[in-house]
Amino acid sequence: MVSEVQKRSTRQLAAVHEALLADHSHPSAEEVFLQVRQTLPHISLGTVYRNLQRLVEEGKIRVLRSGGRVARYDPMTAEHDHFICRQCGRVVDVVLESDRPVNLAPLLEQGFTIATKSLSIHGLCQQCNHGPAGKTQAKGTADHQE
Amino acid sequence: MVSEVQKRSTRQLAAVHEALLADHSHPSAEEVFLQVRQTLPHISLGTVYRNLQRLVEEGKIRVLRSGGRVARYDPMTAEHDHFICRQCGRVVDVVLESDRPVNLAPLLEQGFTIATKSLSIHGLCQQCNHGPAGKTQAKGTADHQE
DNA sequence: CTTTCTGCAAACTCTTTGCACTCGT
DNA sequence: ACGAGTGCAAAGAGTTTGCAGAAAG
Repeated sequence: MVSEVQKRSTRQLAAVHEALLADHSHPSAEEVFLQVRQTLPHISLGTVYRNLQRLVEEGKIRVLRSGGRVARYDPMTAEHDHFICRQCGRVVDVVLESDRPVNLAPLLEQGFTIATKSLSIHGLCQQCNHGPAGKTQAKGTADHQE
Repeated sequence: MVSEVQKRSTRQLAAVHEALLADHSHPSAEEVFLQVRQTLPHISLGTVYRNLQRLVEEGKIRVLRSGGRVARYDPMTAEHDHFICRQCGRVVDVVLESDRPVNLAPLLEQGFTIATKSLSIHGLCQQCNHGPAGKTQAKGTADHQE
């Protein structure tokens, strides 16, 4: 039997998790880092990445890559949808009609295993839409993929 | 008035576009590069990236980032869904319910503009599911659906 | 001819990793 | 004390970009 690796709780892990639970703006690793550094000034970006990865593995948070070049982290574990702005990269939680009758049977019959499903809506957010003159940028992380 | 930038047709652009139209396995830039190099041996990866970017801007292909770290390119412009394997990163086109009763009105009322929407199903594909012993990698081996 | 596009390589951005040290358990 | 976790910095992976020369219009 393969020996189980014991997982330890550290201040850093807790801080990363808490920072995410308190921020539903889908922050990037860098943004989480900047936030956590306010309580743990010596934490390193590498540790933030390691802990984000661990939380994802443990199913406590989710990763979003559809937004642009950077990975964004989502504290919600329940299935929900996202609106992703093409211009500023902002990701907004969206509540659409409750579960649609999506027919997953064909996939299952073909031998696929389904873990999660999520609908992504791409377009322009309110800010980027209303101000075509001035280019609105979400947070510091503005990754637009025109 | 801002002077319009004239776009030129080049052999490289055509080759990149054709390679994508002929390959529905959602290849990465590198995979497109390897394919195109068979007809244009001197094409560079940078040029492939530039042309993929241009085709995306022109709405002729789509970019997929949900899969993992690499961007994958999709020749289909019509809306369709994707199954993304958590283990090997393979992306498979999926035909789900033809018409989806998603209520987008609330978003529109809030000032969002919707460009496209797509449902992503995450899980394990047939290969990764059936062979837990040997680790299946989808990478260059594009033995896919259709 | 003029201006865009290409090839090449170097630069960039985001993420991962090796190592010595720290700190949970 | 043992060894997983950390900080730091350097390495990786993927993508972008500056520049001189090639080529489309």
